[in-house]
Amino acid sequence: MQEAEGGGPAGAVLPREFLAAPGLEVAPRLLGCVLEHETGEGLVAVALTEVEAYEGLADPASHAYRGRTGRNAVMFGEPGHAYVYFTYGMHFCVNLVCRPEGTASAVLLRAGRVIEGFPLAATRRAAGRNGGGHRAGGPRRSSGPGPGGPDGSGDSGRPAGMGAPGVVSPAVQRELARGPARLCQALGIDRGQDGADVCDPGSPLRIRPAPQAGPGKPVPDVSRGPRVGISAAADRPWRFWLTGDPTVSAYRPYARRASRK
DNA sequence: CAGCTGATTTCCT
DNA sequence: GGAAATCAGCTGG
Repeated sequence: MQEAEGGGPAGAVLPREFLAAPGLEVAPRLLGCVLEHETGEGLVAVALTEVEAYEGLADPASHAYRGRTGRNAVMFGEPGHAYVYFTYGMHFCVNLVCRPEGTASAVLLRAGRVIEGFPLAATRRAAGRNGGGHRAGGPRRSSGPGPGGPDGSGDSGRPAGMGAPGVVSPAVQRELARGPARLCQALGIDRGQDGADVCDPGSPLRIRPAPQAGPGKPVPDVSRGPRVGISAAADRPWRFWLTGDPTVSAYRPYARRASRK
């Protein structure tokens, strides 16, 4: 019963029951699903290729391990909402809240492949590098060639992959949402989307079923391994990705940073 | 090509 | 006061 749509309506979103399971079960099933964000600038859609499960109160690596705080409050609420957090003073990452409600189980969206809105996604990624705020001046090498040497060639100062409007090279397409902060940047996700209901078809931020999923369709090949960049519970293989997909981020084990003075 | 460091803010102890 | 679910650029091999 209910609405038995015959075809594949573009407006269909995942039912809330899809996320009404522990993050560990939901995570692999989210691979291939499409996260869309529609803003005044336009629409960008990303097919998920890499995710990680975080088991809230039962997981030392979760932001919710020590209980509810102002930042992680959304994770303790209803499944199907986005938990967006700000980290490292400049980056956003997005999770989808799962079940059981109150345990703060969630899935971190780590990477995806942009399937719609390439120019907008590329523009946002390029803007995040320079125009966002104060310029991040890297350490300069004192022995470099003098700065006053224009090459004189006609093709200087070209942003990578942006040779022509609306055209994005395959190499850049691969990098657009390869990593949790890059994915948020490409989609234009920030604090304003914290708590957004991704199971509401009318929400600007929503999650759609995998386009190729369905009865009789092949199940994607999924790999699993340890999560990236965490120090606690680093041995739990709770990261899932589409085997062989080029947009999956490189595995990077936790590396302690020298403390600053 | 691998490894390291700067940037910068929020949160927790 | 220090660590953090990161990224990009530079250095040295």
